[in-house]
Amino acid sequence: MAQKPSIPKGTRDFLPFEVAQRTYIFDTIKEVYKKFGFAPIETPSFELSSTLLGKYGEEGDRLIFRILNSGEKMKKADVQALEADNLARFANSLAEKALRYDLTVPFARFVVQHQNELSFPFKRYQIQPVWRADRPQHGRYQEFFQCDADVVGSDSLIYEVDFVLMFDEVLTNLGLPDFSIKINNRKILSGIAEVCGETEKIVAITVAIDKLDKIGTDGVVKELEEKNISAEAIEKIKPLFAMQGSNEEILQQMKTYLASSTIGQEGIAELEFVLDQVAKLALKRAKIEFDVTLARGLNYYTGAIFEVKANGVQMGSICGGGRYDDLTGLFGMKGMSGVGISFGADRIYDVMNELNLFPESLTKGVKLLFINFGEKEQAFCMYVARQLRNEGIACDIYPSAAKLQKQMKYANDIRATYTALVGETEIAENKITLKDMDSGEQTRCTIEELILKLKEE
RNA sequence: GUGGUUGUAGCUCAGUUGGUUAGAGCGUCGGAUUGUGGUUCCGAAGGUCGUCGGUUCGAGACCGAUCUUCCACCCCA
Repeated sequence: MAQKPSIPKGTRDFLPFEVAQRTYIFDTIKEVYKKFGFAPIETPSFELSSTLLGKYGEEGDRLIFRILNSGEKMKKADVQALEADNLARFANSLAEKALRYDLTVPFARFVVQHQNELSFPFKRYQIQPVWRADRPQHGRYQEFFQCDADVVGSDSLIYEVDFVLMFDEVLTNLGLPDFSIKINNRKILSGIAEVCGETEKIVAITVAIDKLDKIGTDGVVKELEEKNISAEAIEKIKPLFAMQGSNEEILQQMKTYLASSTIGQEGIAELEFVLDQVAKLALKRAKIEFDVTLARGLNYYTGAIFEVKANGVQMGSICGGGRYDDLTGLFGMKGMSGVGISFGADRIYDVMNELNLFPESLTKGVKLLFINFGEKEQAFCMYVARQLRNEGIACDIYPSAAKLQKQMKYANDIRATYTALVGETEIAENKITLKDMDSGEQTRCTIEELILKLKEE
């Protein structure tokens, strides 16, 4: 064999059984999305660089895959920028297109571009791959699927409630035994910054306190100090680390804590509404947790922030989401509030694999494999197969009269439920011998009986 | 982008302080067994030791670069 072929880092091939398992996840998500009134759209896998750059912060730009200009466009390279050591500008002149980094920003572009063709509130779902030039790690790939659902054109909180119900329903349907939906509100985080007197440093503060469960109180304090947060402010932040109890109890404590902040109070009111409604409507299996330290999410979240974690497995968040009041504003369309969620299908896949949650039936092969005994028999089998397929029954014929052992082994490998043995005797009787590949039982039956039996299952 | 780690047959891995022809299990293929698979037995094929360069009489082993794997940061699904 020559040089072994390979694929780029952070990418994967999927075998048929894996595709079946992934399809099962996608279908489960789609079913719930449709049920809640979302319609599918698709956008191109690459966008103009200008659409994506600057939308995810500095870190985000670094992780966007760029597509090198080709042909005559190469001449557009801004050599002056290179000489002036302006690498960012030089890079932009080399690559006018880039692979999409998520589905939300392209969706905002889509809404602005098609605003006259849409009715608002517009509810769409979108299941497509995205690409990030990140270092691969456990549950982290360079190419992965996001399954988004968003609503734009309404600031109603009933959508926040719906999204919580959707997280719950999808993951319950997939059979995840234990998972938590964490919820917070950007306005509460703004309130905290305000109460501390460090309004401008909200990002630094939230990024630091988000790491609480990872690096502990001391770690967070250290990071806050490094980010030049005043000692008084840190003293004000500290009580947040100790906050414990039920969602209601934390809510009450936060009400007091944020008493002096209008925006903070607003956040509390929004969150209280969502928690209250969710409690009334009842979740199937999810736990919902108000987590003051939850600050994940892109720079554009302005209201609710969601994150879902599978408990009992070592895996980052499997879903995320939140409200963004001005995403379409970036493309020149003001006053269009949006809220949405995303399922990380690849991580959910890894979790389900680890917990063995995939139904056995997903990896079943054809219903029936005809064993090939020779030319005449093959012709007869093709005739029977034609009738089975007309009835929607998946079947296949072994392509040559190979040794029986080999054919049976093939039937095992492709996980055929049955094999059909058709030799001279069977043809003479216009019947087939049907063998159950699990039990080994054999029965002789007519074609009509065969169709009836296989359709039943 | 920073720091560490990994790479030997299709897969999982041995391979001594640098020394002749690089091994095992599983899988694959053939046979025992030309109308019966998952078991068993016998046999065979399969490797420029990730790649390129260096040190050495001699490199799978040592050094450098690069790619890849996994992990911790950054960030995130």
